[in-house]
Amino acid sequence: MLTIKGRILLFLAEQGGIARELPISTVKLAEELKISQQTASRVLIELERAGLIERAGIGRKHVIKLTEEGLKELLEMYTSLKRVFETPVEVELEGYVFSGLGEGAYYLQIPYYARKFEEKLGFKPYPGTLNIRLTGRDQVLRRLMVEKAADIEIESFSDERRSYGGAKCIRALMNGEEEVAIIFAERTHYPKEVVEVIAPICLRERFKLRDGDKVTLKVRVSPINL
Amino acid sequence: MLTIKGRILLFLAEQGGIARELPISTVKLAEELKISQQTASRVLIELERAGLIERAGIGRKHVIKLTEEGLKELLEMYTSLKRVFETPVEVELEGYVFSGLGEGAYYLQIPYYARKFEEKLGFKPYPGTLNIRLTGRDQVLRRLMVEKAADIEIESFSDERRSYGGAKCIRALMNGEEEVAIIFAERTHYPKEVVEVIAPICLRERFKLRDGDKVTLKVRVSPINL
DNA sequence: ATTACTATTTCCCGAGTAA
DNA sequence: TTTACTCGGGAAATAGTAA
Repeated sequence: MLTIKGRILLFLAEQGGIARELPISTVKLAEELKISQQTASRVLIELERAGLIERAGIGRKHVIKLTEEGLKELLEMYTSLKRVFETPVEVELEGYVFSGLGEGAYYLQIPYYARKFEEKLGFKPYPGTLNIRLTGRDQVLRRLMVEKAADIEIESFSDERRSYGGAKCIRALMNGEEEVAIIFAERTHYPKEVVEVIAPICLRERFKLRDGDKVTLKVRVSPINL
Repeated sequence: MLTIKGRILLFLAEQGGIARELPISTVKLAEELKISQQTASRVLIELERAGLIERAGIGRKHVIKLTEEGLKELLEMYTSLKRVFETPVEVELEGYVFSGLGEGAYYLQIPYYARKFEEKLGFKPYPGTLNIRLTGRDQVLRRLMVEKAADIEIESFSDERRSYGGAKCIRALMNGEEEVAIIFAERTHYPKEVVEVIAPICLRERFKLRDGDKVTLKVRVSPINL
C-alpha cells in the first residue's frame, strides 16, 4: 500500500528520525524493509533530492533525519486517514414494520431492563419494541456493521428466579426525524434480517405505522469501530 | 507515497465506500486519481481478487465497496502513522552554562512575569535564569524544533510606564533529574544558540554549576506539533 | 455509455561492481 | 566495511481496441 519512498520515510520516522539523526546504513535499512541495498541507496538519494530527508556523512558513519517537508508528507497521509477513520459515516438501514409476539413489551416491563435502558439511553422507553424486517441486498451486511458498532451495553443479570440476557444498543434516527435506539438482544429468536427498535414514545402512533410500512434508520458509526 | 492500490482504496473509503456501495465508473475513478482508465480497471480487478473490495454490476451501473479486509488494510497504515504522530519524541539539547548580565533575574522580579510564570508553570520560579549556550551540529535545529513545540504562552502586556514582551515556554528535564522550563522570550538579545531556563529552585546550587559546565535538557515533543 | 483485454512503453528493482 | 554507479529483466502504466 505504501511506495518504497513512503515505507522508508515511515520507517525513519518510527525509528526516531524526526527528533534526531539516525545512524543507519543502507544495508541495515534494506534488511529491515526487505529490499535490496541498492534500492535503499537509490531511494535515499531520491528522498534527499526531494528535500524529505537530510543526510550527513560523519567520517564513515552516515546519519539520516527527516526534514520538516518529510514530516509534512507523512502528516498529510495521516490526516487523510484520520479523516476517514474519525469521521462518523452514516449507515442507513431500511425495512418493513411487522408485528411480533409482544416479547419486546414483555421484556421492557421487567424492572431490570426498564431501569437499565433508562440509565444507559437517557430516556424511559415506551413499553414495546418496533420490529423491522430489513430488505434488499447489502442490508444484512449493514446490520452486522451496525451491530458491531453498537456501543451501549446492557449487562446480563440473574436473580434467584431466572437469568436475564444482555443486549447491545446504538442510537439511530428513524425516518430522519425521531431519535430511537436499535436493540441487539443476546438471546433473540429473530433472524439476522430483523432489528428491534425502542424509543421514548410509541413509534407506531408517531408515524401512524401499520404492518408492512417502510421505515428507515440512520446510524452514525465511527469507522474505527468496524 | 501511496501505491496506486493504496490511493484507490483510500479514495473509495473517503467517498463513503466503507458504509455503502459507491456507484463509480473506472473512467471517473481514473479522472479523480489522474491515472488511466485502464489502470483503474486493472487495479480494481486486483483489489477485488485480493479481497479488499467487492464489486457488483447492477445492470449497467457498477458499484464498489470496501470489504472488512480492505478497511483493515487502511487501518493498519493509520495506526502506524498515529503511533508516529502521537507518541512524544524526546529531543535532547546540550550546552554549556554561562553568565548573563542578570536580565533574567531582572525580569523575574517584575510582578507581572513572576505571577504569570507561577500561574502557567505551576511553580514560583527562582529569581534568576540559567543561560545555556548550545553546542554541536544539529543543536540549533533542535532548538527551533523545541521552540515551535513550546506550548505555554506568556502574553505580552503593557502598563502606563512600559510594555512587557511575551514569551513561550516548554517543560524540560535538566540533567535527567530536575523539572525545569525553557523560556523563549519574544524580545531577547541572545542569539539562536542560547536558551534560558527557569526552575523553582536555584539550578546553579542544585547541580553545583560553574560557567562552562555542560548540562542537558530533555524535552518531550509531540511530532504533530512540529 | 461501460469494463477489460492485448500490445507497447516506461519505470523501477536488484545484481554486479567500482570507489 | 560503506555508498552508489550501470544495466538487464520484469513489473506496472498507458494506448489501442473489443465486447
